[in-house]
Amino acid sequence: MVAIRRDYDEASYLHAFWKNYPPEKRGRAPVGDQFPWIEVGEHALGSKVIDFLEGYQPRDVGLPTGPDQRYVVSSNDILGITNGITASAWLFIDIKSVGPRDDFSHTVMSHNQISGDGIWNSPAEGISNSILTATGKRTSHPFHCSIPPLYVLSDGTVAPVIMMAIKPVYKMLSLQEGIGESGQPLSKVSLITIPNGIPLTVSPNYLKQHPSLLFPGKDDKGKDPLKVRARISFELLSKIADWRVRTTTLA
Amino acid sequence: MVAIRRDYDEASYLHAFWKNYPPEKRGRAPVGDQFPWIEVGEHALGSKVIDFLEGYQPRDVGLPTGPDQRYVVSSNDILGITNGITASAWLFIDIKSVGPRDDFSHTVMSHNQISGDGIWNSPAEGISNSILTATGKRTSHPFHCSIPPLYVLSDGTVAPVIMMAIKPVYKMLSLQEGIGESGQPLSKVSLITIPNGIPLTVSPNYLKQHPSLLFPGKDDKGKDPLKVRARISFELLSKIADWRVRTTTLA
DNA sequence: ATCGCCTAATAGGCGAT
DNA sequence: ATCGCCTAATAGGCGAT
Repeated sequence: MVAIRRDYDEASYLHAFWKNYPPEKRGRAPVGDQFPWIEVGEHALGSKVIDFLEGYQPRDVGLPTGPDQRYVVSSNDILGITNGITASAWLFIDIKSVGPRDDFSHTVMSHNQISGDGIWNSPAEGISNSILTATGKRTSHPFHCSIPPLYVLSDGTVAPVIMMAIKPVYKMLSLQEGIGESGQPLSKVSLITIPNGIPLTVSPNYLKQHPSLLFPGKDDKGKDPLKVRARISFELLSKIADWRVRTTTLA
Repeated sequence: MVAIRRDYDEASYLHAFWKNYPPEKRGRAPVGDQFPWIEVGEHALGSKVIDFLEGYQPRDVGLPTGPDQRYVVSSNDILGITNGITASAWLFIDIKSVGPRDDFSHTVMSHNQISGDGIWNSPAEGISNSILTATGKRTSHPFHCSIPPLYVLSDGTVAPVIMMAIKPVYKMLSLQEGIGESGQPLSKVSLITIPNGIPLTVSPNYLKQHPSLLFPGKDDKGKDPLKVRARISFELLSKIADWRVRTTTLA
């Protein structure tokens, strides 16, 4: 965590090196006091994921779609946890940065970032997933999650998908030279573990128990319904199991 | 290279797992026989970059803009190469995938992927770069490279920028079940080393020696001139030094 | 051969109601 | 409090000339 924070906060320190070419303000009505900080989180946190996978033989196997980070991991631990079914898993991890004005207890997931039930009627058809519903208080919409619950690799490795999100939240401070916090330093990080498609939608079917676990996302209404994102509720994830939402707030 | 190829080609093998949710055809007039393969290269090759940096203490320091992969590396080797000036460098690396119909001896670089001369008149102004020209045979355009030639980190580390591109080229074969190549397997990989902003534009000023080292990019004419990309010529890079373009063709 | 037309996918800030 | 309006940045396939 020390190294993460150091590398994250360095981006603000380096302001003089990018201030004349900053990422442009975007979205509906930017206030103008914020810098898009997506890459800072993806790099300072994202590239450290692999450090935690020592001993798990991480392999970044090719796939044309999916989240930021993905590693096939293998270990005897996994063989134990799965009661001998498989020694591997495919860790799917996305970094989801937000600032203080967008720090709600949810995050937005694309259809390529959630696994489903994985229906496979015939080899020729390939795998598809049942369509889910993002259930809101005022409205609802279909959610076409596109990731299978597990993959079988060419070498026979059976890799169930484990979907995680890492959510750094940054502060917005004034930029000042010299010592101490300034710019957009790291404030806290949440580690979110989202149920795999089978527990999510088949058994125990968490989505049935908690229909608004997925709720309407951030896309505009004109977006292709097949690609519409959904928000996932941290409160409901915690209710399913408290370890699914872990937050570290920095001193 | 064996591991890279294996992880790259696995994407085609896994076709049944993504065929119902493929990345959509895009661009001007897609023929329809190709799958966008960007992520395959970024993962199967990109995540292996760090494996080559063992012993160089790679640090993925935060920055709001820049290329795919970036690592501050440190080693006594570097201290030797730079005649004792610094023991560090900031490796900037982009993966630039193309298929057989777009396999030309150049690649397209954004303004956030080329370093410049780094003018710094006063601390308050920050660093900026002289505007370059992408010189074509029929036309030319300004290129506002945005990366400084070097960074000075908060701990005093002086890190000159080393800009590289890794260019995987895939084949387009029919998708067939079972053994052997199918889908979009890796065909060759080029490793491109682009001069840092100082040699590029100050001394020896390669761009002056070879004005069309940078030539017009792929953006439409309406694009903000500050953000317009440029192509970089592999022929001219080779002329500067043959080690700047290294290609491995797979058997 | 040159160069730029053209669009998918990602992302999250922040307003409208 | 809910939800969706809104836009930057990346990327490279492939046509037009």
